[in-house]
Amino acid sequence: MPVFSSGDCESRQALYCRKDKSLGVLCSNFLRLYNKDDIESIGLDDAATRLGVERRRIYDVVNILESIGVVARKAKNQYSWKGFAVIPQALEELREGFRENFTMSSCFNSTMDLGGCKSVGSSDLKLEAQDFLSGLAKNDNRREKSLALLTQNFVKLFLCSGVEYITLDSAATALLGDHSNSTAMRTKIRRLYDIANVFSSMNMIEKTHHPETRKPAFRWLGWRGIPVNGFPCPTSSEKSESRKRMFGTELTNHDPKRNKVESSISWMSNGSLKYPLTVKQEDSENSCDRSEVEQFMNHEARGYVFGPFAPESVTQQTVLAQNGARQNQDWESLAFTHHPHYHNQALRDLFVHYMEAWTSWYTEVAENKQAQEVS
DNA sequence: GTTTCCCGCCAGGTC
DNA sequence: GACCTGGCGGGAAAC
Repeated sequence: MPVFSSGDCESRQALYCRKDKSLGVLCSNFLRLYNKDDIESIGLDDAATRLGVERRRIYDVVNILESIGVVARKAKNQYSWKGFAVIPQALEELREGFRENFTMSSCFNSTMDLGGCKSVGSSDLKLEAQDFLSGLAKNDNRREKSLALLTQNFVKLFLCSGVEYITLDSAATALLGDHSNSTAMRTKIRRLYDIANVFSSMNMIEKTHHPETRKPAFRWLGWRGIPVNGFPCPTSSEKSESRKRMFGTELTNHDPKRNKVESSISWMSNGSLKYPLTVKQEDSENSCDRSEVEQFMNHEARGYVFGPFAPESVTQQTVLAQNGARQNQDWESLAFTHHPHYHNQALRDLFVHYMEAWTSWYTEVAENKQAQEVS
């Protein structure tokens, strides 16, 4: 017998309710069931029985949780519970993995000349970055198409691109590399919905709408710790908006227009692109109550040392402080002149961000070189 | 009409 | 060969 009863659809008892069956609700129930100190081992059959679902569904949840380290496979049919504490480290590893891959891909080596400064955002850079992205997705074997890997790549898109809003079709395009294959696109989007529902149930992303296109999009919230009652702490906007989704419910077809709820997150606009004020920034919008934060401070993904893909707000501040506004402005105009204009939003956002990261990095290196020459 | 995503088939992998 | 794992896409609920 299932250990958890339905939520939203209780009033419509005895009728089939799709929401009760959603992966997000299942994930919430799964986490409630196993997020305990004395849990060491998770049997898939046991989980399926206790949650009242088919084993097949447990695989989906477990694979996604495994990709961010919450559970780890022990043996056939057996997983070990690692807990939420490992999430920040797992996210950091994903970020680092992206950075290493990108560095190793020789992208910068082949296209950037420190002395002569080949044009930022050149077609070379565009092609190399495209290679990297398609490399994420072009492998055809089973492992490469796994839900776990797709989950990690989806997270990387958020962590490493600096893009705040990602639509699932643009994510699918970026991860698939070939948007002309409509069947593959549809399949990829279905899986991304699965992943998004699980992450939504953990409050790691939220469903909203892209401010410009108004298309349904997801916004990265990051991991904000688990308060005492076992539920991720809500943002201040969530606290003030009781209609918003809570842990244990899902975001299925959540529409701000219909619900008259708009994200209260601040924006930093730069031309056509918008970036978060940084997800890890400790502002009133994105942080938990201090008491809650302190309890989980050790698990928070704070204090990142941003690499070449640091959010714009970080890189720009650094450059401005070090070199003054003028040089930065020059780089921006150069980058704008040369940046590739993609129809695909995710790719466009990524490449624009690469250019800005490169601008920041080059400026820093040039300054160091100048300092060395002086000394 | 579009978006969302449950459901279960079935093929590949493991024991 | 039996069972486990999980990719995949049909098709229906939700909007």
